[in-house]
Amino acid sequence: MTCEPWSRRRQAIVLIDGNNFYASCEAVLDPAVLGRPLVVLSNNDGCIVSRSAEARALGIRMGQPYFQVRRELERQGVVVRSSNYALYADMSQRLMATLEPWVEALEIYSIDEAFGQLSRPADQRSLHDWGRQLRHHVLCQLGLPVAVGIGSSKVLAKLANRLAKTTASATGVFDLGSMDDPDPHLAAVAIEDVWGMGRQLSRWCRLRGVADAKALRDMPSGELRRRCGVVGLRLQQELRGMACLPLETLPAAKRETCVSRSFSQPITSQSELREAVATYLSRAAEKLRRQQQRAGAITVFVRSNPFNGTSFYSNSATVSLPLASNDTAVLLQAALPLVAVLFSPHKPLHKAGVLMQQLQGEETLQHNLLLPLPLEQQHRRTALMATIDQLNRHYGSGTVQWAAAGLQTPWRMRRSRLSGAATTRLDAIPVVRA
DNA sequence: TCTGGGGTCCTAGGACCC
DNA sequence: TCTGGGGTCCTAGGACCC
Repeated sequence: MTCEPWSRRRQAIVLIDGNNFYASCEAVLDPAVLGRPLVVLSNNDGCIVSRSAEARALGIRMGQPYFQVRRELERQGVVVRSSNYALYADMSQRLMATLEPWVEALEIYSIDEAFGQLSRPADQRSLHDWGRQLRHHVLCQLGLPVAVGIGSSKVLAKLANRLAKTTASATGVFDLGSMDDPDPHLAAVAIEDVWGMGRQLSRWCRLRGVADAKALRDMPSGELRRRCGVVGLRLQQELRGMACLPLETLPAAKRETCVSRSFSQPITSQSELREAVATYLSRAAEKLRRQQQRAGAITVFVRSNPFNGTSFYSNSATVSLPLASNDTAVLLQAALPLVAVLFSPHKPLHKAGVLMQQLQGEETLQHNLLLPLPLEQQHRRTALMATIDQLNRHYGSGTVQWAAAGLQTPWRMRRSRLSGAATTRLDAIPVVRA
């Protein structure tokens, strides 16, 4: 394991993330909801996945099924929105572009989070003021509130970010790296809230009396290694101020790509399942082309409803392609026969998905002499796919689709409370009247 | 009636080889 | 009854993340 000793580093790692990101994006689009409790629902309007500060204050829980609290939300006047991923992805791009000039290197970690690297001033002065200016800038540019955590490793930056949100005096910025004695702050973070400690590992720690970040940092390494492997060991080193997790400024090529959805109502016929799988597969093929990758194998999986008490059914099947491809027609031909294998007439299905596996870069094709089509035809197929992708990007997803994906699709996702596309479609731009 | 979706990394164990 | 040792590759499953 290669870790850099903290003492030799002047580098600071910063973690910037959007507060209640989806809920905040909705408020940017519709300022009338600012200050009101608002929640955003998952796909199919299933669960609550984001809450405004006001909704949180009402005690609404993350991940709560919507149908259980719907009445209560109505009673309390909570604004409810379906997920609008086009909006969040666009706001995310704007956020990352805004952050870029503020750091020496930026790693986009998730839709609402980025790690940054910057040099600490020679006198080890706090970066608190820098953080406050950054917050102010983002708020002015995008209307999004962010929190800024600073430390000497990613794990410490994450921890500081949490402290930035939970410490009343922090006002959204926390610099662990410039403190004389950070221990009381580490001790204030529960073990469950340490990045990398999930339910299982936290429970194991608790049983050993390790209840907070400081205790985890100071527990015997050997014991941690035996239970948590190198992952646990790295985590501990990071807590000790040794940067083990490098900043990944270039996104790594994906190893697999998945498209899956729950159905808005159970699927009971093979033809419907076929249409659903074809739909997801077309989306996955689009993703592959955008990522400039081809799949060498496809797995299709199905499952019944795990919640309704009937016997749970889950199954999957995999097919290998003789030659890796991202041509929708080729992938459909290979994968659709799996539907007959997975479908069972007496098992209503709740969810299905496709996994694109054994991904490889597009450039490898040129070196392959076993092309299924003459080179010229191959080029025409590529051009066709590119045209379809362009049409769907420009006129909206699903403008051009394969017949196998079907037109009558009662199982399709429910999104009853969707906000508009003000940042990505010209015809949806809000109009300001004087 | 109604309970999300999309990833990564690591490890253990089996198959296979010399 | 005794039944090697070491390596690679692959896969399934667990655990975690947002």
